[in-house]
Amino acid sequence: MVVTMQDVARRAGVALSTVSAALTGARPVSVATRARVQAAAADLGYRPNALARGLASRRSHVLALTHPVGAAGLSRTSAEFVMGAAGAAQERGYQLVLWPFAADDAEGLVDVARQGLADGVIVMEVHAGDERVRRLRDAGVPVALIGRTDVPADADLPTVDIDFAATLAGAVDHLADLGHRRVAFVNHAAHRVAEGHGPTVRAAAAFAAATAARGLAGVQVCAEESVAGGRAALTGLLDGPGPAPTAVITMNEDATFGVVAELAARRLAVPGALSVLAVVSSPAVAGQTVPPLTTMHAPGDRLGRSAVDALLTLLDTGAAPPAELVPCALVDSGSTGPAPAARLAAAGTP
Amino acid sequence: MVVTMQDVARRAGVALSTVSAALTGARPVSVATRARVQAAAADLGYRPNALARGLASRRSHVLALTHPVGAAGLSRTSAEFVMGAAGAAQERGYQLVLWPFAADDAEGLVDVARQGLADGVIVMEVHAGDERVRRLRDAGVPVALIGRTDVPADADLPTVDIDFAATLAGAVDHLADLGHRRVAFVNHAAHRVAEGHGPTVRAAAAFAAATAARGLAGVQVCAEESVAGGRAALTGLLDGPGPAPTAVITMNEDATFGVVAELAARRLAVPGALSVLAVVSSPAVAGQTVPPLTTMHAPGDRLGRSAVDALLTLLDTGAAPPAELVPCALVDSGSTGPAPAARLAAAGTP
DNA sequence: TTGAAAGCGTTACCAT
DNA sequence: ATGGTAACGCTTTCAA
Repeated sequence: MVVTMQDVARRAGVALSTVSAALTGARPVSVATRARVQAAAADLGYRPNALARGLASRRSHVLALTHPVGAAGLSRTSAEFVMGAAGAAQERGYQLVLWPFAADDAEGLVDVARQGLADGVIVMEVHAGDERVRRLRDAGVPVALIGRTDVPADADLPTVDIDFAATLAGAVDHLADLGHRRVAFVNHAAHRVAEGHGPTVRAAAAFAAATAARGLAGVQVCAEESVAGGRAALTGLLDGPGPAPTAVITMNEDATFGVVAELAARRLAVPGALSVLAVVSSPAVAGQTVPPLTTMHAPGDRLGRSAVDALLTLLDTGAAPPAELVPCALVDSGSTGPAPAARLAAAGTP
Repeated sequence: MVVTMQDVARRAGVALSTVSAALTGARPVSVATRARVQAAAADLGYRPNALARGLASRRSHVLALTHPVGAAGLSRTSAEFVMGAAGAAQERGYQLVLWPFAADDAEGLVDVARQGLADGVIVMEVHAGDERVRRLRDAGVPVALIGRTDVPADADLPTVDIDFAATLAGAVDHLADLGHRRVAFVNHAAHRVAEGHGPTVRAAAAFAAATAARGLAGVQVCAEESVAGGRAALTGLLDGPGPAPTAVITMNEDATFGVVAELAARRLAVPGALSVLAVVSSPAVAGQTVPPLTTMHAPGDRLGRSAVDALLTLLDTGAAPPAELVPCALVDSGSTGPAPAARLAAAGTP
């Protein structure tokens, strides 16, 4: 039924082991022999069996990717990451399997990992005390992280992540350069901070640092991950006690749509009355609003690829490459503009 | 290093083959023996090796999913499909590998498929003369389809698809029941029809049939897959020669945002002036607009799961189950409403 | 009911 | 440079 290496060997008139050598280059083979083997393989339409190869070589050439499943489904940004990883794996001669597990199902994850189908695991959306990472590491499973834990021992695992410091600094700089002095930041929900959700925590610190560095008045609010959450957040910012901001940075994608909705409801012009900048987002998503939003595009594809490369480096050399932090890139779609100097003063007066 | 079945056998004091039988139930094993084996396995933390099992049993318990890669990335709807398939596979004791290939790279696809890592392949976004399907079938690879080809021989492959007829009929009924008499349909780009893109072609026919059945004036337009394409399409509908529609059904997700944008630009109320219904979409996406759009939610999760089940049925029984067609479900978010009788007459007068 | 042994299709090592 | 053969860790006959 299937063509095996033995079949190729017979047709080429050589030993089985020679076919293996000729095809993989594992040991020197004469030019003539190699040609005969390749011709025989081509004639027969031979394809090496991945399972047998993996079993014999202890290298399945399969990488796993685990993404916490939730009601929310896969966001566009996460999807870019997954596809980036799948593409990179493909190009490196690997295949990528998807392991959908709940974030707290470290048990199930380790169970599958120990079946040995995958040579290593890429863990997405890593958080502070992530048990998945701890258990996988304890089980001796090669792991690469998207994000970081707060465990010192995890520091030498291969890691890639968004450079939140540079991203928020870039966002603040962009707005400061446009003359904005009061900038707000709509972060993820408050409970995320308590959970040690990396992006939330690091972005918060980065925003504070960036506004301080530029001498701006920066105010942060947490918003539920929903349109309603975003509307509430903006309402608080505009009608609250302090002076209203002239620009708002959003990182919470669902809330971003709420911010836009609230602005539309109030008939506030963007960027005339308020500049809006969506960070850690995707132009494909931010282009859906009216007006389209200026974005700092999350490097999903790039990080997915880097995670694969980092994991393969660990597998090949036994050592993890240095952590790779990539900032989001600014994509100007026109929702940010000069600060409205006049309105600024007016808004400052209750 | 790793615990093998032999280790378990030694500890339980039985033969290797007995361990296999006790664990898999492949043959009757005495209760006492099974208990000893299970205890030994638990003590040692034994996990069967997926590669070895697959090689010996000719069943890898791996399913592949191929999604055409393109510049657009993975849409939310497609992502739901992928996650549904991954979840179902997981629950059935299978793993899902991602095979990102360009739609015209049937060659590469077959190459990977013939490596035997996967027991079968699920092909997404199947189109009329899909070469991927033909080549995989010719190579003897078990295949399940999302969508359909126009090849009679493919008719007995396991198939799941959106029920476009029922979906469009449901959409038209919903609007007709609200009193609308002139309904427009914004379909995918014109070149999709030429390519034999299933959803485009079937939805077009279904819309025509549904409007005819209800005695409505139905007009169809093709729109480029972009915000600009959607704006242009709506402009054509409102400013064109014929009477303007009072409701529009959109299936082209990118264009949908353009339709919404154009409505906003014209300050036309939704659904006061025009009802909008986004079919084959997702509430997660349609909830991002202002106002949120009433949707007919594509059954991505359900179809992903069904595709896995259909493929497993083929693998287990040798025969494909009957094709499964699932309509999109209406999720009313308020963007459809009664037809504006007054404006209707006015709009009819150039 | 259980044990022994022959594969599954490769890689890797040891001779030659 | 090449051939033979023992793993790899399991499933599956075939005997007992």
